[in-house]
Amino acid sequence: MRVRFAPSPTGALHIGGARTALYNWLLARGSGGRFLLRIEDTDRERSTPENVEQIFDALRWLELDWDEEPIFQSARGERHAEVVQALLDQGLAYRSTAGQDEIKAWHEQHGNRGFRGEDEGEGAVRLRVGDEGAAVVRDVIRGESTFENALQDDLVIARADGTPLYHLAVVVDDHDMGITHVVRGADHYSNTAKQLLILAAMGEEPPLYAHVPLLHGPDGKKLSKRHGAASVQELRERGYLPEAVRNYVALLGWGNEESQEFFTTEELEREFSLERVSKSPAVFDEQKLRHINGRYLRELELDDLTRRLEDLTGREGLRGAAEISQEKISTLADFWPLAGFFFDGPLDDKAAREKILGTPEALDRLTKAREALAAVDEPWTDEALETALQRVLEDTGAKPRQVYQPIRVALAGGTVSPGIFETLRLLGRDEALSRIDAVLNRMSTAADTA
RNA sequence: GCCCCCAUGGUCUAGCGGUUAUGACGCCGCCCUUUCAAGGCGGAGAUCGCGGGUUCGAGCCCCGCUGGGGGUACCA
Repeated sequence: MRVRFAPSPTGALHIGGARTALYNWLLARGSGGRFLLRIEDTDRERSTPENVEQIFDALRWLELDWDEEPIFQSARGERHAEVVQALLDQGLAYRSTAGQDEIKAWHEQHGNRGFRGEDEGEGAVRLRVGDEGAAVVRDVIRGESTFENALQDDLVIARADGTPLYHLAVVVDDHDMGITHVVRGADHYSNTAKQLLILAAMGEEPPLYAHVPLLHGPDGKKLSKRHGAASVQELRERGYLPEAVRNYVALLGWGNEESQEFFTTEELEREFSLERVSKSPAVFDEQKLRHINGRYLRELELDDLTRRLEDLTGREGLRGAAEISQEKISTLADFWPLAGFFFDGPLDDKAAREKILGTPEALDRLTKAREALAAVDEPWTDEALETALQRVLEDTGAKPRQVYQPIRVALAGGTVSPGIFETLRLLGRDEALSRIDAVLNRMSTAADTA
């Protein structure tokens, strides 16, 4: 089995594209076949080295490795020209200057019958489509459908300047690469009939097709940039893990009988089958991705998590904070808002200060807590801290949150943080006490002036 | 306009002629609890898009309709 992923070089790897890439990759791995990559660049404008590199990069991030060097169409102009010339020579194609206006005029006269042009010896190259017969698309996912030739316009396969159009190019490239299974987005479904026509003219047999349904946004429309994270690059920036993205994306439009939701790559390779891919479009649900991501994130080894957090934030020395934040975050991006105060100082959350520290009672408890903490002899451990604060609770008769929240706001600046004992410990005695003192000062002068 | 496809709770999904219609996300409640999460338990939420058939029996089969999507370029 030989499969390929052939994105157009737009720079961003769309989530839908990532899914078809994954399906192709799983197919190849599961069958011991080959996964090939090809950039479909019949549109020269978009095919910049930067765009191409970005796609490769996204694929690498997902750990979808491919065989061989990718083939660039632009380097293969002769091959396409050769096929076009052969078709011309055999009278299966002709040159015509007819454009959209002529086609429109034709349909006004001939109704639905496909456009049939004259050989003018110049202009774009059109394939002759007979009025007899039909192209039957056989699709592993969606079954069989028939497209009447009579309704099909003679299709353009090369521009007047001789450069190939997409339909010609894919067909030739797939054939030359020996592709056996073409797995791609359903937006190519209707066009498959055209490609079948080209293949037939070339006298070649079609590969097996599988068109995977498109991904939609919450509004039911095709998923695009305006739906938020629509590309794997964006997902990466938002702190999602590649393995979680893979798991989620595999599940979008595919499920097994057990309704299993977490898969290792090995399980996916073994169990994935095109036959079970859903026929209907799925809606990308970032909340579910978050959930899956959280599960993967919590299972990460601490060193691994730390490395990934450091890569994303560009900071170092995150291990301690990572350790106490791991169970509270769902994405890597959740880390900094939760634990950034360790490194950048307390947040300036006025509302939190007023709500938690706005009363004399709260300041009093914080003062007592400060004293208890100052009395903690080394070692400054979670246990020692808990014991000390436990005593404050007993002495004041206050509820835990009435004592812990003021401390939290003093240390973090806001109302959320990792566990309070862990936070105190990680900050260290001096830093913790000085942050508490700073808040105490600030609040009392505020009270004096008020 | 024409061609093709699709249709199970808000979302993803199981189902393959006989089920109290599966599981998950999300939502709500309770438990746990030092905040927020995580975790545990429970709950609400689907006349299986609608209407006709076929059948003793239809989410599953057939027809029509509606809705949605895709295609219809000298775009990919």
